[in-house]
Amino acid sequence: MSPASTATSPDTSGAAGLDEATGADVRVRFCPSPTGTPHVGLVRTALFNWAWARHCGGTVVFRVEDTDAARDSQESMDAIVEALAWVGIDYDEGPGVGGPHAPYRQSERRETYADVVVRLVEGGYAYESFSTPEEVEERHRAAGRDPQLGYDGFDRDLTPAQVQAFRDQGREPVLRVRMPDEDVVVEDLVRGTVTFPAGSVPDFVVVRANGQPLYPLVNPVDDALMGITHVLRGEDLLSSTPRQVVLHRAFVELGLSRRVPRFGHLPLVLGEGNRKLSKRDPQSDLFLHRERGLLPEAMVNYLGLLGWSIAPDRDVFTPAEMVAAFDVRDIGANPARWDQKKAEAINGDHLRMLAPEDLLERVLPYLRAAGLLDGDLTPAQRRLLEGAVPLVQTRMAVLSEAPGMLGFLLVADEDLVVEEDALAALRPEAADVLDASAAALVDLAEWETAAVEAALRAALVEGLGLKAKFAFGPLRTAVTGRRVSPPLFESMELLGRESTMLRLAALRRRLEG
RNA sequence: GCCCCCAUCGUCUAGCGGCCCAGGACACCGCUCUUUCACAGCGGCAGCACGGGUUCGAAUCCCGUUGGGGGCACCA
Repeated sequence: MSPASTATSPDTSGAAGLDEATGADVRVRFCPSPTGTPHVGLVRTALFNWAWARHCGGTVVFRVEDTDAARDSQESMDAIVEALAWVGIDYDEGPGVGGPHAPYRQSERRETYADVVVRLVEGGYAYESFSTPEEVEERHRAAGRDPQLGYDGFDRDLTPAQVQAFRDQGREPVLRVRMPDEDVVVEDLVRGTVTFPAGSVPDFVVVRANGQPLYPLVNPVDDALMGITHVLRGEDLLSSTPRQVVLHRAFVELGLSRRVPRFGHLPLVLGEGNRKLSKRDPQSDLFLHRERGLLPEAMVNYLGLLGWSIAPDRDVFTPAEMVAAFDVRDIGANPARWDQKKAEAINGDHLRMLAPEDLLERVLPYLRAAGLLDGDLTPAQRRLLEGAVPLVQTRMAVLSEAPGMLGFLLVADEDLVVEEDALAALRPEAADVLDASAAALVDLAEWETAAVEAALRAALVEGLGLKAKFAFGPLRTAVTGRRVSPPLFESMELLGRESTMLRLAALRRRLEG
């Protein structure tokens, strides 16, 4: 029996027993490869790992899988670091922070992999394989098997003479790991027992002919060497688990690690249609959501809802609450679809939970991006926003709505844009309303909300006999340029008498012309 | 083709054999509040994929069917 197939005890499948890590012994990792912009799926995986470790008081390891020089980039790496910081996922070991298992970039760990490879070969867990894909396929055909079957194990037990013969032909072998001849059973934390039948997973390549170690090797090697106890990752990796488990068993037998980590495969996040949320899908782009104005804590909340729930009758929670309640065993197994509406509703709830001063700060970048602010706030601007932000707090779902809601307070009177639909909604009596309002307001003794409202009600509702609904519409349009705005009288108070009068007059002129 | 996973309202989910002729949230539709829009409150619509078992009893367990998804590289 081959060494790789001696480890048949169910316990080495990653199942528990006395050896299961708990509490502060828990070590998780997230290990993105730095290609492209941060994906919400990546962030959710990181989040679940982080929540579990933090819940247990364990350790979070950040490792970079940058073994593919052609696709990896520093910009992407920076973006991932920024993304994690933005959502508040911190880590205890990793690039930039160091740790007992440094380095944490796979590109700097080549010697480690080379050492492990030698031991795998010496231990009989891996062997040199000379077959080309064409030869494998040809053999399947010749034997009347499905040519798509995958590697057939042809080189498993080559004699030294056969090996020499291949070398004499100038062929360079890849290294393959020998899969056991029994079923591989995995006790998945979210899916329960998963059985991969013997023979269904071909011996797989771990080192290229040119000597480069491949992901199927380096990923479990690092997990083993870094003492990872729990591997939470996407379901798309479930079918690669038997290979990793077999490797982990070998590492244990070789004395490289103490145990096989436990695996938990998170349900996929789906996009529109039914497909896995792909990098092409704009909803997969974390930073697009940030631009749209999702709060990081709302992002954490919503992502947490995708496959997990905090309580039967509750779905709004803070990151700290998530950490306190999180348990891997509560993760659901069915795929979840990204629902923008729900994400924004959750965001609205978080927006409302913010202290007004906090919301004000969060809104500033969006006002700047819209060109409404330039550099630091002037005292006047700050006063305006302190008055206005509380008024719009219940009116926003995402921060990018702020410029539209608050813009009228920040632009010069002559720059106010009156939107088409607001203009179109004006009724014939609008001119009279503006005249009567101006008359009522010019000499108003005290310019504050209640007084403004009282004066206008007297002039319009009682004076002109209009319903409030129709009386105040034209004023809103004149003052804010929109049909929808913060409360009118408060807005007027904030704007001040002078601007208000100018804007009423401007719209009046426009109606004549 | 082969292997694996999944299956409760449109969507995310609660449910781990009796508390369920199935609960919450988003969305949608009404109503209340109201100067617009929101917020808030109240009410409504809407689901256990199908077929067999097991059991006194099944959304919950088992098998099958169907449907959906993922994976099958000298990419990660």
